[in-house]
Amino acid sequence: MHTDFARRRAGAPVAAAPYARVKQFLKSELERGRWAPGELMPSEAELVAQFGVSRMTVGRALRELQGEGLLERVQGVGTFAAQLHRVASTLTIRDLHEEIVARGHRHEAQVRLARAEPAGAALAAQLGVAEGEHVFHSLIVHLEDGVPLQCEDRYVNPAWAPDYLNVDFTRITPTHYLLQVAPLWEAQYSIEAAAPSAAEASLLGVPAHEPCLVIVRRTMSRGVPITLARLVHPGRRYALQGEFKP
Amino acid sequence: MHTDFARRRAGAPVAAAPYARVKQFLKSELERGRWAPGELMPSEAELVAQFGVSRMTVGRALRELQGEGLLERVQGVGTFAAQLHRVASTLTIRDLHEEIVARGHRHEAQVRLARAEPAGAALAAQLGVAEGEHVFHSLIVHLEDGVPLQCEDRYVNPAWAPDYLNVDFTRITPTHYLLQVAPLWEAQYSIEAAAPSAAEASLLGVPAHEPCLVIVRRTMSRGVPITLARLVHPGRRYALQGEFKP
DNA sequence: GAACTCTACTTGACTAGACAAGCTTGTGCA
DNA sequence: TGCACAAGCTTGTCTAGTCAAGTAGAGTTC
Repeated sequence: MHTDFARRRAGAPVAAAPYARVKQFLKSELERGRWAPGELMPSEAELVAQFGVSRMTVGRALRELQGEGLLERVQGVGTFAAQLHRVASTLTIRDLHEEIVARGHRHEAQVRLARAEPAGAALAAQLGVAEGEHVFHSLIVHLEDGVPLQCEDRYVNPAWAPDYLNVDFTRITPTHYLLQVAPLWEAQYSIEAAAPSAAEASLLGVPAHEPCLVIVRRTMSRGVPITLARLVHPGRRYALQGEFKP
Repeated sequence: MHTDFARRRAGAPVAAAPYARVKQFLKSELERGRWAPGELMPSEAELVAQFGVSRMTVGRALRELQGEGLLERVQGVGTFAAQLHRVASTLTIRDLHEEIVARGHRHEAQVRLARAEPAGAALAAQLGVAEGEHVFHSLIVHLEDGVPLQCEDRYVNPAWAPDYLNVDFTRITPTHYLLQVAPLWEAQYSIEAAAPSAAEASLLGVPAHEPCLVIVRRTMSRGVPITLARLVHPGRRYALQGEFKP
């Protein structure tokens, strides 16, 4: 009754939950530089007294801030302001189709290759199959409003996606299909700048010396390799963007 | 008394905390595909009954999994397996000096420029200063074991780092110094492949058409722009690597 | 002085119960 | 038929207390 009124009085902003208030307080004080990196911060007991909330509530605020990398906690010792040297952001890898559609553009895929091939030694090792065993290989050029945006060269472990070659990749992207077959549970990626191969340059319709953003991604599910992809984007047409927000 | 024995019997692994057990159970069942993306998962009450723990404990497990993006919760409705289309990884931007030293190599910095300059219109807008006002400009080439690895072209808002030009950048990287002055609280970045400018190519000692990985980063603290940096890396010598781990 | 123990303080984790708030559904009334 | 309302589910959050486990420092013993 009372809280209702206090929280939702007309025009007044909804009061934040107590744990959020504690969290916000610590966040803004950290921002103000009240505690230097590595310095001891208030203990849970002190915050309990200061805010008049229970220890669980303070604990939740601290735990979440720890998860965000803003502070470090040591059992038996205390809570310390974090060294902010390695702040991390989330790099989201989205399905290219979604990305293009989200921009309000038209996505089109040209399937240049979709077949089974015997795997060489290096590829076999990466995909966890025996050398010479057949794996699926697809080569697809993705276009945004008719302009080539990505050349997707992909090898797939047939044990995990036996129907891979029957999928119509002009309608469903391999990424989307593979996520349906096996949830994406682990991936390693490498992002670098490189010149495209002659074939890639031709497929993308760019000069041979055009700098390209190359993403090599190996995806595994339950520890088993699913697919190995090389995604080549013309540097002029594609950029990875994002932001940090601690 | 009892838990001690059960948990730390010689050789036996330490039993996980109850919230961690619930979390692990849900994680592995999600992995097995027990719930398709978007499908309704067990309610808190069901998990409470199944594991014989309190609702707070189950709630913590679910909340953390939600934070990891593995499931979605809707008040009044239930818990759902997440659409895994946009799995995210953490892209850590580390201090280049740390990165090089961690590889066991030698870091060296050549300061090519460090001065105050009047800001043009575009730059002034990005740094939040008036057009024509002086801003600090540094141009540093970073070498790993004597080989140029990064060309760092940086503009700094003098209001936030008045001593910037007095820092010895052969000893402390600008990133490191600026983190000391103002904790990194927000940053926007763009990663793309491009050819270096003629000056950059010469500084890096690479051919003019060498593909380079270019990171443009704008850092802000408390909503105020601190610095704008353009980091150019020869594609052959530098790659961003990372991994996803839901 | 060195080694030990005891105490006080810290974080880590959990429980049982409570109230709030949001959604769905079914019931009964007009 | 259409609508209002209440019941019954869900998640969101909080409290007050408990026990466990790790650390640091003071004091004690040898």
